[in-house]
Amino acid sequence: MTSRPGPQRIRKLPDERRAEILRTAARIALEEGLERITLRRVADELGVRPGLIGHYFPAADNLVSEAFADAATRERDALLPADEEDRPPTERLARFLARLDDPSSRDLSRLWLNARHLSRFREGLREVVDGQEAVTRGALTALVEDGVKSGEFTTDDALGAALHILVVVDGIGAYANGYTDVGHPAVDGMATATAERVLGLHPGALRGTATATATATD
Amino acid sequence: MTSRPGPQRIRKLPDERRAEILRTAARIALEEGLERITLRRVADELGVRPGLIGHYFPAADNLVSEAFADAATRERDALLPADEEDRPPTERLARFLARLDDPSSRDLSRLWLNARHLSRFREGLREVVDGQEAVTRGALTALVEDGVKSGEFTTDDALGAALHILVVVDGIGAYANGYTDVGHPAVDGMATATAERVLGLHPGALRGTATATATATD
DNA sequence: CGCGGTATTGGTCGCATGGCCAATTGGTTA
DNA sequence: TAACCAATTGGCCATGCGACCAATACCGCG
Repeated sequence: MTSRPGPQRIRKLPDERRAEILRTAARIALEEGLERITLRRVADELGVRPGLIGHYFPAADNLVSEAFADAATRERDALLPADEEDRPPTERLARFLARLDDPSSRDLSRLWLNARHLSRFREGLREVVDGQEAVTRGALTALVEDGVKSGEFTTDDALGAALHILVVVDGIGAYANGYTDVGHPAVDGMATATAERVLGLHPGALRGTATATATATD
Repeated sequence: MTSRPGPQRIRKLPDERRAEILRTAARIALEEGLERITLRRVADELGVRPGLIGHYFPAADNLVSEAFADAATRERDALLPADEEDRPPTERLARFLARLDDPSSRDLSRLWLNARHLSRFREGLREVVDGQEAVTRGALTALVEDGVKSGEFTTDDALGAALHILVVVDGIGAYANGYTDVGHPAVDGMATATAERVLGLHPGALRGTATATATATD
């Protein structure tokens, strides 16, 4: 029981501590919402005093903004992994849409809904949200362009096609806090169907590929 | 100056006072957000004491929920006026989409974004949001069915078509708090283009009609 | 090993919120 | 005109928030 009292305070390198705080805040944002990121809450999770969080983030708003950026970046990387970049665009896009359809991505939809609303009141967050939107848009546009180059996709407006897909994805995500699914089959596969249409693919081209390849590679 | 002191307190009929409170809260919600609805804030606007608001709404959450319902209902009635019900469905739908495109409907998009996010934390609000969604969905579905009956629209799934349009509308609305428009022409007319497509109309069918008829009738 | 810098603590302050309650007063009714 | 009762007031409380700051103690460096 009385092994060694040990230090009452655990002193960490600033960079390490800051990253730790950010990671914790990002997790809270994803699981419970950006409003739940408070100095006291983050401090409790890390077993430190609230003042310490304030020391690393003198303006609490910045903690919220950076936490969102962190969470959004990680989640996007999971949706469009860099280690898939040698795969055919059709497969990458199919996986992207399949992962979005997965119930586990509900948290991500909630987070975006959260951030987009909260950015109404917090200027700093609004800039971050806009930036993250731009990155996602750019990544999807690049994916579309790859597909056009390889002849898999057909469109003369890669950005327009990407925007179209994203509007549908965000539109479906708007219901992420609702009770259940809308229940109508039209909504379930709408993002995939939209992608197939605006990219000149035959219906189902992004559906079979997704599941089949995913199962095969795992 | 010393006309008549008059009563210090203005005593109103409960129904009247309650409606007045609700109307004020709804306006605040639309202009500044649901979070700005506080007992003190509403009381200030009406020139009464905060306790009075608490008297009519013992649980402040209910004030927020009912204010949203009020605002959403009024706005929907403005988008799909009852006094247009004798007009051809194509025209009604064209006007609906045109009004949504109008910058003044940005507040409405913001409100829905607001409510959908906030409903994550407030059970009561979530039910109201779901209900309002159902009403809108029903109204648009009925409009689509009218068009199918009259032969103007072509679809074998009126609800599916309505849902499709609403997903796009909500998707575009997700950016209502962003800095400016996305700037890409694809996004601007996306809702109208989607409606034309899922209802078997020729491109532009909902565009020309909207402006032309609107100008002609005014 | 001891020293110094700074990461960390512990506490306080001001502000805003919702909820609650006894006292008051306005308008209606007898 | 007088009495009644409910609409309205005024004030208080507990809670949770961010910001701030002097004191402390950990840990790396000399």
